[in-house]
Amino acid sequence: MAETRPAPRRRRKEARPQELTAAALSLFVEKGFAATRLDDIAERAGVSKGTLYLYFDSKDALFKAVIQEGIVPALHAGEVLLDEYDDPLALLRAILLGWWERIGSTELGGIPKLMMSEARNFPDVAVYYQQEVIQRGTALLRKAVARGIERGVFRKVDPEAICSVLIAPLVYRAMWRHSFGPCCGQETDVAQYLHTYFDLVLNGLLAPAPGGDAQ
Amino acid sequence: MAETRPAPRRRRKEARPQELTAAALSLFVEKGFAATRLDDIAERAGVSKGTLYLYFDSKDALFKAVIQEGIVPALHAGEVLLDEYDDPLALLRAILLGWWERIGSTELGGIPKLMMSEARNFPDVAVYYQQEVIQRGTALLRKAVARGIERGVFRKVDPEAICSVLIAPLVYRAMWRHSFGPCCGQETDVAQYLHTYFDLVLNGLLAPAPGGDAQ
DNA sequence: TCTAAATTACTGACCAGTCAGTAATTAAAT
DNA sequence: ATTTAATTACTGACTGGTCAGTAATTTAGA
Repeated sequence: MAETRPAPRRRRKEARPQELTAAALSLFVEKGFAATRLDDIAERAGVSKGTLYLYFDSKDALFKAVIQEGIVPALHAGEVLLDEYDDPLALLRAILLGWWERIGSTELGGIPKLMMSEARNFPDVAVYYQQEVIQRGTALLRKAVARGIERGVFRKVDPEAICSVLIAPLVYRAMWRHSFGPCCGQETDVAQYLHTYFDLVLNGLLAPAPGGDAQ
Repeated sequence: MAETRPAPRRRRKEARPQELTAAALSLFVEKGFAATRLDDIAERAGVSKGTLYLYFDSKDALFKAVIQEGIVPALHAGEVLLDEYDDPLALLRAILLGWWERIGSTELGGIPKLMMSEARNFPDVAVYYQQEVIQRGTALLRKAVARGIERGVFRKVDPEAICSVLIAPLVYRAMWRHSFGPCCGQETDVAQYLHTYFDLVLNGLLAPAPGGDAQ
């Protein structure tokens, strides 16, 4: 009988917090906050439950850490695009596609699902998230849209409302991946979905003609 | 000291199941399945916890009942629209607006949020929901889109993918109402949102010109 | 060594589910 | 009608298991 190795029991003060929040994120997204046990998080991270309490005061504190360190860093990447692109159409495309590639298609894509599920159980985190993530992301999108309208490239639409409408299909798809996706077989092809999405919204947004009104 | 009335203790065998699932739905949507106590559901419905077990075998069974009786009836309403409308544009509008008015804007609008949150904890319910609600709803939308493409009213787009893209902004908004909505102050005006939404997607979907290509 | 990191064993609150009993309703008997 | 018996809807105290959080102990590294 080969006995199971007792435990390596490494000490790695620096890397731990990341490993713990990563493990917590994936389990919170999968099962929800209340249904996730700290023992499971610890096991996935390769430590014992007690170790969790060396780095986080409580399960709630762990939740907050997951949300905070998850998304905020990814926003910088979007904001620099405003200066990188001049053409409003290319800019908008880059922002939306960037969101998908950096967040939606990664593990981070579970955060919107998690945050939506738990917003009313953690009102303070929800407010934080709404201000630091949603409003900031919306502001970014709004600038891109406004620039397009100013230059006559986009039709005149309500900039505030359009932002939600634009991001919704991407968030929706990301949430799907973390809910029905694993249960209900075949997801449609991502590339096809993105293509159809951009085709619809950009076509719906573009002013009818480049110069004045003729084709 | 006027003593508190002990309890009316009404007996209403017929109405109970509805009252219980209604109470359960609103609490499940608010707190999530795991974080909702049966005592709270019972209290909101004006009965004791024991009564719950006269009508449902378990907390899980109650969840399933909430989902099943919640949405399925509302689908019929959509399916009859296929025959009521001939014009594809009006049909599509009626379907999407109908979804908002019958589901999205009502208490039922919490079900997508609930189902997304709990899909991976209830794979069998998720499969049921996916087949009986999502696929059925998608099929309905697809027919409307296909009719529009056939008649040259809509541009040629992938019918499968477009359905998700079309419904996403409505579902997203409904989920918002039940998550961030109560926490984070001002929601933008619904009418304005719907107007902008229809403006974008219908404009994005319409073929460039009625007859051939000229404006 | 000796300190810090991690584990293990433990506690107590909480909650799904149970069940003996009570109140309301109906039916039967006078 | 009015009491009595039988039935049915409902209650709430109780139990057993679970799990967040803690305290005692062990192990790794300087």
